[in-house]
Amino acid sequence: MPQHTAHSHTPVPARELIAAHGGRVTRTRIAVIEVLQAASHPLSHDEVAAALDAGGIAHDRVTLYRALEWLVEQGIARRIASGERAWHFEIRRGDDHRHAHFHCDRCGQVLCLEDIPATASAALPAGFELDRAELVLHGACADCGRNGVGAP
Amino acid sequence: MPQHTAHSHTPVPARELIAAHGGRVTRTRIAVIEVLQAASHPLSHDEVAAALDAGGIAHDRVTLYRALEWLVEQGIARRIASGERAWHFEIRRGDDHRHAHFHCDRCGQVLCLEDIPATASAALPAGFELDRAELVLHGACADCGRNGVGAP
DNA sequence: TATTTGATGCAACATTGTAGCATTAGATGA
DNA sequence: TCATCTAATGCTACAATGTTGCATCAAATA
Repeated sequence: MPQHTAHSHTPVPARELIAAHGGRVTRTRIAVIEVLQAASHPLSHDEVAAALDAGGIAHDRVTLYRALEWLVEQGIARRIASGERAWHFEIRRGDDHRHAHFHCDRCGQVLCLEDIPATASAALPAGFELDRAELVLHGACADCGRNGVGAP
Repeated sequence: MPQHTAHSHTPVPARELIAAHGGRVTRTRIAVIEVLQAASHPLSHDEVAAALDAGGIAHDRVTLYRALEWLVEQGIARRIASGERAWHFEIRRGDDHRHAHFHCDRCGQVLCLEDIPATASAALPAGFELDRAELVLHGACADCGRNGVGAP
């Protein structure tokens, strides 16, 4: 299995995830979680919105931002700075660990690189406190590649 | 010397750098390069603008964006996604290599971690082309630290 | 010094995300 | 089931960061 596809194990039901964190189980939250769980890669706000539209789930732009923010606060999802301006969001799974991401500079997609850990190879200077490391590789994805869309 | 301070060797004169890349030697470009060369850490557009103001150098917001963009295109500067919304810019030096950066989640500053290379620890899946790796560590800088400003 | 064209400066616009606040609807207990 | 409480929602506005178009200016060159 290619390392950038979705995990195959059964996801935790959205309603349970939400309730376990003491949040109200609402239409938008359920749908957002399900969209992220079904996604094979981290999605931008816009991509989530499109998925909700496709699923016929009405939603407000601001509410969606707030739902995503809440998921991140609760540790249910994680926010990734792709290098473009918009955040991308991925659901955290049981066997989760911090991994690198790949940003395709041609099509803009963000993919997970489960096999590549996001860690620093050396210690920080004295006085610094490390919270987390974010590693983003840039280039062209397999779909865009040399022969692909938008190649120069 | 702490690893996040500016390099001490004499910088290439701005006019030469610009001319060497076939660009026109203009007030804004010279000033921007000098500001970046003098900076001890990557600066945001806003920080560059403030430095120009402080130096009494008139400048337009858009022109500054374009000057920075040109420097990056020419390989004179490098653009860093700090994890916040605004880009940060650092000048490339002779002995330059891709290093990690540190983003202080309290004060928002971006610092260079010259000793920590930005590289992937494993190969990409087949078909992927790597252009560059960006490694950003997040946490609290020495100034903010446990005892510092805004500590919880 | 005149000419050419890259760079600038301005206005308008685009994208992405936030704040305030009245209203709605989950959760809870009677 | 119904009433109640308040977390979420859904508006409208606004903020931050960047981009586009285009007329004008000035750096390089002859």
